[in-house]
Amino acid sequence: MPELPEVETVRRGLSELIIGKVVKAEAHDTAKGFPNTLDDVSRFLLGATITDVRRRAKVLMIDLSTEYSLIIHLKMTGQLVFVGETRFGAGHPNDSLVNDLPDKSTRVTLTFTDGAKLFFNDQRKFGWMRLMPTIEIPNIDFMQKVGPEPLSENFTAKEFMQRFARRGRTNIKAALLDQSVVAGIGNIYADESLWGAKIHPKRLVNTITEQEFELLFHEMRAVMNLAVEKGGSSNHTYVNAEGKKGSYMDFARVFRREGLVCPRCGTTIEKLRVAGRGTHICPFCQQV
DNA sequence: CACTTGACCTGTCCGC
DNA sequence: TGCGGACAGGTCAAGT
Repeated sequence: MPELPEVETVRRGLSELIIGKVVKAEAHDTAKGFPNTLDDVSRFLLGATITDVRRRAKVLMIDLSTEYSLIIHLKMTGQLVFVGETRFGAGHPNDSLVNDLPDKSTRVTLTFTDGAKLFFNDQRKFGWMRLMPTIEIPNIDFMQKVGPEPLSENFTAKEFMQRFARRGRTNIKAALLDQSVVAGIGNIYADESLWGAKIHPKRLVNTITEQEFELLFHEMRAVMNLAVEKGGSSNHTYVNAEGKKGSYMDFARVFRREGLVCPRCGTTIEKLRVAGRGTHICPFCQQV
């Protein structure tokens, strides 16, 4: 899915586009994608004004004037695309992305009183959207166990390292992907961060030194900040709230660059499998 | 508990 | 061109 930078990019876009709008209609396909009843929808969604758009880890929250929220996980291929009254013109690079909605991947459509629409699309159907009381969001399992926000100002290298103590006997990549250790890191930014810190993804957590953790902390934050600045990464299906792709992949140093050269030492980048995920390394910079 | 693996889905790409 | 298999940005529920 979208990882933290992609979800944050969507959040920022939606904040500009939908706060203050009033929900007029809702349509969805299956109970799996949107489990709420029609009664919930009519009481807490229809007629509600959007008051805020928030993010925690990779989860988005759209707060409503009814004190309910739409809570959304995009998983691997989810998109939240806003289409206002002014659509992109024919021939515009994004024309095909937004002028053809809804399409077969559309799971939920919200229509606002001014005619604008918000589409929740999800090709693989892993993602979900549901309506719940805003005050209950912190009580759901995921929120209870999710780790700290990696880009928060008071998050320190020391705390970062301490979070890994529990996962000492697994490899560092699996631990980085564990949302209960640190929130928001996914496959792209795990690989990019480990390359930055010159740590092999198969290294066991309990063999990593304090200095290495400190470097990894700074590299991870630098990578995530750059990715947010670039509007995230678009390998396949990710687009922001306006249907546009992110440009971080233009800056990626190892992810999906197998066969190309390491920008630091010129060694050919390799792809392997770690923690069940495709993993990219420089075999010279990142030794086991 | 911590750790690993497969399941959830659809689409695409690659090799035969 | 068709077909099978591997794989794709993420979590979960099961196993050990």
